[in-house]
Amino acid sequence: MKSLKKRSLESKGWKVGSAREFLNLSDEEVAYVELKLALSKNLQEYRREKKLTQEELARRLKSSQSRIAKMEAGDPSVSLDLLVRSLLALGASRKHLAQMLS
Amino acid sequence: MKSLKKRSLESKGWKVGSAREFLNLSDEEVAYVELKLALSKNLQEYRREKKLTQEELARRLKSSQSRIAKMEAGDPSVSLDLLVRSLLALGASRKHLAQMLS
DNA sequence: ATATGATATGTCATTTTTGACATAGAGTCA
DNA sequence: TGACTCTATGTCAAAAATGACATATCATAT
Repeated sequence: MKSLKKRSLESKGWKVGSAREFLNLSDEEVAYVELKLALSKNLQEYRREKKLTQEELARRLKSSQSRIAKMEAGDPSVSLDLLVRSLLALGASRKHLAQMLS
Repeated sequence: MKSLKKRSLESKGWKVGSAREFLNLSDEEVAYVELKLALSKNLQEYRREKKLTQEELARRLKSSQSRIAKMEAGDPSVSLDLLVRSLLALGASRKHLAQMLS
């Protein structure tokens, strides 16, 4: 694992395999976190494209503005589930999601 | 929404927008569920390709055999997070995940 | 300057997801 | 037959994610 990337993730509050379990699963953990961050980024772009405020999107999802903000900020407390459901609520298709990944 | 598809999802124990909220958000909900089911399917194939038992995969993930079984069965109690982490643990790349979606 | 609208951040009780466990089915082999 | 391996299914306490709320920050317009 690249120390640099790890450092940058930790700075956002993520726990990236802390010191002792520094091998094996770490790569997958990092891939997972990066995947979520990629979706976060796309979520914000998507929402702005649609000219929606966080509050409006929250209402559609029956969620809350603060949760949307945390999602877009890449907060570790938000699940992939919510990210994906948000993107779908914004009209993203599975094809779109696929493009965000690759 | 196609009644047929809805019926088939409900039969697996999924709650697909029950009767009154039969419009609007339903499509996204269905897309979300189908997405999970697609990953479930791929998970089982992937695991078998790798010649791993559910228990072995569970150990890698620090999860349990029963959870893996539920994932592969498309049980509504499992999150996208766990599905994706499982696929990553099996060596799937983001590109692979993308292909599963599109 | 200050009011207004959007976004960020922290906290917390409630809900959902989790791993663990028990146990049941289903297949194979001696 | 029974022993063995793998998978399915149900339950539940513990852990994680959630929406709601308060409040802070940051523009930008008046």
